[in-house]
Amino acid sequence: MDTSSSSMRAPSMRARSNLHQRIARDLGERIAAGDPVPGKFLPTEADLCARLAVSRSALREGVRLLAGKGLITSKRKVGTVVRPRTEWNMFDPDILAWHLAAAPTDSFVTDLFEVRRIIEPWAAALAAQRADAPTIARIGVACEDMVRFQGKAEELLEADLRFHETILEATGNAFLISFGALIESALHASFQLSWSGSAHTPEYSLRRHRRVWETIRERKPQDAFALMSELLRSAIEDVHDALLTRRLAVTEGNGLFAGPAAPERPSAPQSGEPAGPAPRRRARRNHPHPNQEERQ
Amino acid sequence: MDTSSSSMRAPSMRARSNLHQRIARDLGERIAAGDPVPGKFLPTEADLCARLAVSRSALREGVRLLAGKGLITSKRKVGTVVRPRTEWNMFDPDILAWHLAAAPTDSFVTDLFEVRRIIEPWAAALAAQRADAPTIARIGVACEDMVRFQGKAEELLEADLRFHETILEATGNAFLISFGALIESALHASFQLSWSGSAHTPEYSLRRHRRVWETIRERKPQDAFALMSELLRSAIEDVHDALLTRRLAVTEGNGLFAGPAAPERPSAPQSGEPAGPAPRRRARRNHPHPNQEERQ
DNA sequence: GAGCCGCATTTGTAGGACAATTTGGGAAGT
DNA sequence: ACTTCCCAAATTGTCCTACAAATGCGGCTC
Repeated sequence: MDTSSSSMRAPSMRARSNLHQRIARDLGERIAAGDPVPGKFLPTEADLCARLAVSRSALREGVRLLAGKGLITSKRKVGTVVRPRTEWNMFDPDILAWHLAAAPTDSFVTDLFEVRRIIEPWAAALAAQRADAPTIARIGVACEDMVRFQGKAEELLEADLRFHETILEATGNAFLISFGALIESALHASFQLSWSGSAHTPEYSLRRHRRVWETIRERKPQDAFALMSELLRSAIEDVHDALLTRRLAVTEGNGLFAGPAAPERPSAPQSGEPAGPAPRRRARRNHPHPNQEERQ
Repeated sequence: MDTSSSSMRAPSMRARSNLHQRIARDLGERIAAGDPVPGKFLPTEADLCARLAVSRSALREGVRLLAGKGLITSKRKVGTVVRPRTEWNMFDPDILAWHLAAAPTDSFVTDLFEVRRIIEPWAAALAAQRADAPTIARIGVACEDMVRFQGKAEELLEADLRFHETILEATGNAFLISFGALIESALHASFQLSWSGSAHTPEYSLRRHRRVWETIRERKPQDAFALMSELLRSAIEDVHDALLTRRLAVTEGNGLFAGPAAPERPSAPQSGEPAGPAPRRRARRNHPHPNQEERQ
């Protein structure tokens, strides 16, 4: 793993954070990008201390930070190994950010929005049932801020995030609240992807947000569910288009295995289609979870 | 915070783990139980070192472990503060385990199953679309193991968990896979709650599991969705009954504020009820998320 | 009374020493 | 030649000490 290049990047950037936090970010971004691939070992502490030019205390505290997120485990005499990705805490805000720092994979972004589309309609429905007045008001404020900051992308993103996070909060469910990190990651991803793409006009998206808010305010769970589903569907379309564009631009035709692993059947004609995210087209999904456990 | 009693519990139990891991577990269980309530500070490092009789290095590494999970943050001269619960990583396996170690709150268990009921039907549907043959076979093996271990609670629990986790894995979605920890927590909770309760016979539950598997094998997403919903609904009923029993046994009438904060309306009569988790009765939900940020 | 400064406290970093553990190879015995 | 046992080297784990840096607080000055 090449630590020389990025370890001395932007010496004063993020100088506010502690050393062990910077170390954790450095190693975390690397690991998320697959530098020491799961199953492989990090360099020894002595090596890392020398390469990063830090003391062993700071290095070990940074490593502990990553261990707390499930990224790595250390054993005496053996070393520090990167755990399989299935063990990572994919809802951890830092891990999500580190994934985005490296060029986010198609599957990463797709999975992100898939989960959003499962969770958020329900969150909206529950919010419509349970939200108290002040929280509903805050959702409204977020909507207004989105209109207000329509020009400035930075603030618009923040208001958009606040809109969705407040809805999660309104459910009162501690676990749903933890989804905020995932949404933030998704918004950043779609921002850095489809900064241009967006087949839908911003006004269109803003109106959708406002309509979700209105259904919550009016205590109509089913409508909130449906409208949030719609909102996410259009967002996914934008991101999907952006991904297609990027994929065509970067690499051409990864279409091996475009076949019958998962039969297309857009929606098997059975009893009524469950409301919400429809079984979507996804011709890729080539990786059969090879359970990679190789050691170096 | 009283560290003297529990810090020296079971001196040889878990002697396999490292010291900083034991420290993290000790502090983590305490914090999860609300000993230093969010917003309050932990004792100083010097204090903790003295109370736990460990070196500062080991203590700090344990604290870093907790910081990696979002439980606490440290600042120079200020101290180490417990972050608000909304910032905790509620999908972290350790945090979930620590919550269960203390007597799990009603709302904890309820929220747990609420999220399960949102996620898992979709996971089953996606698995029915995407699962490859070996994974489907493993789901079947889990079913058979559940039948085989019907007597022994320990192995039954393990097979049950394996059933649900394999379905998550079959979706191929990295984030859904991270839900395994939550399911494990839920199973342990329902085990330690309704060890007896279960209005439904075990055979009934086993048959439900098997039918979910069959729909996945036969690539029927909608049926998988519906059956998994049913399976969870009955599981929730059991747990809910157990909670009621326990609540009546332990404390009587915490019914202050049983009022109009969230109007009852079991399901506002609108367009067709979305399939899946129905808006449920929940007369409690007393905590209006007071954003407690008090400092000591 | 208000504003500024210094001091004390607390966490952060450095560095060295030794302990514990496990891998792997080498030696010895069969 | 093969197996078994043991020792030694390598690596993380723990302890210790010292100092650095930040920051809240009290006191001092104007």
